[in-house]
Formats: sequence, structure tokens, C-alpha cells
Amino acid sequence: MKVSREQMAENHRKILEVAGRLFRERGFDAVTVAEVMKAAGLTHGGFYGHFRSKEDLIAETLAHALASVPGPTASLDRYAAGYLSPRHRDDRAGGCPTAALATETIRQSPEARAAMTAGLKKQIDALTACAPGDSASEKRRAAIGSWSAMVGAVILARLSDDPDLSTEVLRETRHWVAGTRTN
Amino acid sequence: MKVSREQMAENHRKILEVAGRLFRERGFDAVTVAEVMKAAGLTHGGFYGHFRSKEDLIAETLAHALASVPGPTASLDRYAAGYLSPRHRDDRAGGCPTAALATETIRQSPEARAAMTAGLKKQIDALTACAPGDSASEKRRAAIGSWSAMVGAVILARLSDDPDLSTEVLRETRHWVAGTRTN
DNA sequence: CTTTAATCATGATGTTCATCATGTTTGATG
DNA sequence: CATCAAACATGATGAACATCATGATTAAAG
Repeated sequence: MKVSREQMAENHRKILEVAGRLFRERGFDAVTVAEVMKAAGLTHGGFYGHFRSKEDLIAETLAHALASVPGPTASLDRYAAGYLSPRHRDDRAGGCPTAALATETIRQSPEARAAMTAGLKKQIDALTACAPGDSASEKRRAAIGSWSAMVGAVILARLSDDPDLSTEVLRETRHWVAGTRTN
Repeated sequence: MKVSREQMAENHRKILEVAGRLFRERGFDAVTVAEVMKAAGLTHGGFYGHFRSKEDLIAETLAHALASVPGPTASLDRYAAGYLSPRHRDDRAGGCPTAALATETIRQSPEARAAMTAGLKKQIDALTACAPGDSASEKRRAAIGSWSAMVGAVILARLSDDPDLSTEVLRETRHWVAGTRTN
């Protein structure tokens, strides 16, 4: 059952798409290759025509997901408001790959970590461009500190089983980031 | 081969200890029950005399590890300097359980998440006590924002495969946390 | 239109693991 | 010191899963 060149490219993209959602939702280990393929509308046997291994899928999926996520454009505060919203907290499958998979990606393949590192650099640069500060180094410091706080806050907010504490972490971190000295 | 009451308690403690290190190092899924028991100097069969299941072990291990980790005592800056040190970044097995296991604990049992939530509350309270600020709410905000930034920064620093970027994230976040308006 | 080879489906295979069944030793109890 | 049961060891068991082998279908190329 051969398919057209375009259909194959579309299948490949679909696999990355559903794998991205499944991984963010349930983690790398809990998601099976067969499950990813099924969610993509295919059978598990065809997987190895697209990827060398599950490890390979993970690395490619991370690169794809990090490239798809919208970065900051306007002000840092505006971006933080969206990132630190309950909406984002509750949408693991569609949200920031870093906040969803950070601690487990540390133990993945060098390729997976490289994809994450590239995403981190891109994000810091984008945040630096719209960060407050009088000098380039001040802007970069604000970008790095704010990004650390945003990622940490979403992770902590998701971790808490106390809804009040969870939203408090988001809200207070947002105000804290906005209230940083150099604005 | 029955052992004394004290020996059994010691074995139990040892299991929690080695499980804590192994989980932080390699994650929940990659560590096997047999491996934990072997590292504790026992065989895998005896495991179910101590715990109902692996899930149970995870929850108890988290509670144990979070209780063992030293919290902030002196100033917030002083604590941040240690937490955001390369030494802590490079010691996953012995470092902060939250920074090591946060994103995967979100998908664990309610008991495991409850342990993490309790740890988070304790940490926020301890940080609030030594945070800068003119009012109680300012102190608490500084505690929450700083803690989010600290956890996020260690996770990002571990994620990066670029050593320079990694230490930059730690250093800049430390200065950024120290330079917050209310000090 | 014929040939070729790529894409996917179906159905193993072998391993890894959590969990359990059973046996053995020996603290604890009186 | 005799009994009992707890704690651990040894050795299954059965399920889950990544990966592979093989075959069918059909785009693509000439």
C-alpha cells in the first residue's frame, strides 16, 4: 500500500504532531509507538519507515514542537500574562514543550537535548529583544530571569493539587516578573 | 531469614534513600524495583513486604526526600546562591527533588502529587520568612517568584548541552533574583 | 504499460519488568 | 526452649512493548 510523496510527507507531519501532544500529555515513556501511529491513523508496523527508533522520534518531535510554539512578540509582560495563565497551565498537550517535558528530556538522547538547547537559545534571544533594561546585558538578564521564573511557575502550578495555591503561584509570579526593577 | 525490628526499619529507610537517589538520577520509569532493592542490599522479592506497589514506593520516596532536603534558613540571597550553584546543578541524585522530578511527578499518583504539594507549601513558607519586602504579601510574592525562578533556572541549566549557556542561566538568574525591587 | 521500489499492514519475536507463590531462616513471645 | 509468624530469598508468571520479517498495494519512472 504505497502512498503518494505528498501523502507520505503529510503522514510524517501528522505523526510528529500527535506524538508532540501525546508526549506532552503523558511523558516519553508512557506513550507507545503503536499508540502514536494509531493516533496518526496508521498501524505500528509502518513506524520504522519514518524513524530509526523511538529515540529518533522523540528528538524529531521536540524539534518540531519547539519550532511550532509561538514566541514573544510584543512586550515581555504581555507574553508572561499568556504563559502564566490558567489556560496554559491546563493545556499541557498543546502548551510549551519545555514546561511539559523539561526534567525528562535531560535524560534523553544528545539530539533531543540539542533540540531543547536550540529552543532555549531562541527563546532567550526573543525575550531579550522585548525585555526592559537600559543596557544589552540588563535586557538579557531580565530575559533569562523571567524565562526561568515562567517555566518554573508553570511547572509548580501544574504540580500542585491545591487549586488555590496553583493559581496563586501563577498570579504572584506574573506580578513579580512585571515588577522587576528595570522597567 | 527474618531480621530484627530495627534492622527492618533500617532496611526500609535504606530503600527510600537509594530509591530517592535513583529516581532523581534516572526518573521513575527507568528505575526498576529490582534495581532499587539491589542498591539497598536486598533482593527484589522482599520489596512487597515493604510497599504495596512501585507507585506506593514513589509516593513514599518523594515524601521522604522532600523532608530530608534542607530548606532556607538565613537570607533568601544566600539560599539562592547555593541552589543556583553549578554544584547543585551537577548533583541531580542528591539535589532538590522538585528540580529533578517535577514534570514527571505531575502524572504520578494523587499521593505523590500530595507529597509534592506539601513540599511546595513548606518551601514557600520558609522562603517567605526570609524574603525581602515591607508587607507580608510582598514577602510572599517575593518567595513565590524567587522559588519559581530558582526551580526553573536549575531545570533549564540542566537541560542545556551548552556549558556556557548553562552557567549563564544560573548566574544571571541569581543576580536577577537578588536584584528584585523590594530588598 | 511495464517495471521497480517505496510505503504501509499484518503478524511475529524476544526482552524487560512488576507482581506473585513458595520456601527458609530466625527474631519475638511466653 | 518451643512455637509462631514476620522478613527476606528464590524462582515463576504474564503482560507490555520496541523492533523486525514478510507481504500486499500502488505511486513513480521510463
